Amino acid sequence: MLDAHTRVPVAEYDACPVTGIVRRMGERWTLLVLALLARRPYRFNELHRAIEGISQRMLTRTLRGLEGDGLVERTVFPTVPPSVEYALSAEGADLMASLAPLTAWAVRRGGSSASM
Amino acid sequence: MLDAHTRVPVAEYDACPVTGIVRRMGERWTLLVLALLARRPYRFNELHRAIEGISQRMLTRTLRGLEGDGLVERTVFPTVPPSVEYALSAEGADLMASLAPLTAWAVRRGGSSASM
DNA sequence: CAGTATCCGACCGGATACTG
DNA sequence: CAGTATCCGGTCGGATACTG
Repeated sequence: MLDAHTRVPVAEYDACPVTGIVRRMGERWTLLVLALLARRPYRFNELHRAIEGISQRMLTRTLRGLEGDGLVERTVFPTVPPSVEYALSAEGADLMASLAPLTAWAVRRGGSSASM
Repeated sequence: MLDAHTRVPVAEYDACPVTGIVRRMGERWTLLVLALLARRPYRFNELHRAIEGISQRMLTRTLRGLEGDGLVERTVFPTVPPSVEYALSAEGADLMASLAPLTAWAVRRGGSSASM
């Protein structure tokens, strides 16, 4: 913890797990993807249709990032054509739950929330 | 709120207050600055010294952004040389409080937190 | 002390085209 | 259907120099 006169080393700050998750959530589409997956699993193109304005590239990158963090699980069904399902992991669900006070704070001060 | 088959318009998502605050927090130094100011008010160069690796430019930009959001208050004492104090606003303090569950979640999964 | 001004590289994110 | 590959502009953020 920080005492009143700590000098914070950059490396330590960057390694902080809070910093990591907050910077991930700050990426362009992450929060919206998580908000959708919090309701039910989605297929890739289903997400693509649900999120107006996202490119295939960014949807892929966002999902891969979340998968790498263990927040989203990717399941491939080897059908023809292939079908891939994305769902929140248990950790992802916990994360979304722990976000509730923050969203409440934001809604309280900023008006109604369109997407969560 | 999102029903099971909503198509989310970009403009609405970008206008979402949750999105806004999360993207602000995701900026490079924001969280660390807030964590320091949560303990006590700081002068400009005091913050500069406390945060290893931040440039004057980025410290200024970060503080101006937080000030614009109403999360930090800037007080100028017209001494010679000038002295400027930065402190969390009431809203900023509330925000930090509402972040507690998220930091707890992050620490639980990611190990100890170095800066909060 | 508390900033601005300027320059610059890196990377974030969009557009488009292509594929197993 | 579920992606890659490629290109490209804009912004984020660092370095350095200067100032009331």
